[in-house]
Amino acid sequence: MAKRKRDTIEEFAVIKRIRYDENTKCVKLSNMSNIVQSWVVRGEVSSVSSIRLCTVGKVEKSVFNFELRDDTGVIRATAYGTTADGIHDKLQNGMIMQLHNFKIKAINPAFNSTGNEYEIEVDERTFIREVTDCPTVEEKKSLPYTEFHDVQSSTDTGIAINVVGIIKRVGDIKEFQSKSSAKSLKKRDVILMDENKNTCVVTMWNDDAVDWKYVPRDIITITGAGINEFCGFYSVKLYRTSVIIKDAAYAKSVMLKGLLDELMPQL
DNA sequence: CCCCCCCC
Repeated sequence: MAKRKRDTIEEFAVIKRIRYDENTKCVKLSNMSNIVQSWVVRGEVSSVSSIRLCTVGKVEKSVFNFELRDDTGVIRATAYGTTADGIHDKLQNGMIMQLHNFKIKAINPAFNSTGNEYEIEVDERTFIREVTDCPTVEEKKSLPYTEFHDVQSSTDTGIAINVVGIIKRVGDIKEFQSKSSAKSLKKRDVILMDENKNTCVVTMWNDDAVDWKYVPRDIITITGAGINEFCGFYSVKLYRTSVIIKDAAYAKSVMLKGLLDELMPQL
């Protein structure tokens, strides 16, 4: 089949070069939040958030985030409204998706932990389709991970991070009253271990705590997590937008899986 | 266009 120009697949790293590229179809370099691309990207779905409601003006609409990875990196995408409702249940980790006609905008590091400078906005004009006959991702650039010893010495708790580790221990649910809102809160602490046997506490709240389904020796990657500080002790916490991925396709998760018996012998 | 807060 003859390859049309518009079917050229752009690597995610290319998106970074938009602001320097005189020949792209980008029209507004000064307003990165509203560039309509005629480009096409393709990537493997690596993280899908749950769907949630947001209020824009007086209208309530669905929104969720997902991430795609290709050989060159990772990009986060956000889908809204009926588009979000239409595609959310179809997206599964491992699927290769191709996107046409998306917008890009500069990321906010408080919400975006992919390491990319830009992210994708999916709107009603965006085409998304699964591609089945294509090469698998050869990871040259992964997610940026925050090492557990760096969690302990964090200086900026307002940045979204990614962590990966082996579950060492799963705590029980603890329930108490919120002082500020008189709400009943539930939390669950889980201890993760890395390849150096450093550990880190990860705190799950409410539904994430109640619906917890992972067990010791599972390898989980958490995208878009936060850092919590209490009396000089730092831990990882989950946000509503954070995603837990068991046995992620990323190299570090695969590496930990290979070291599992050595790091945490089966009883 | 949306999320980041909940406790010791």
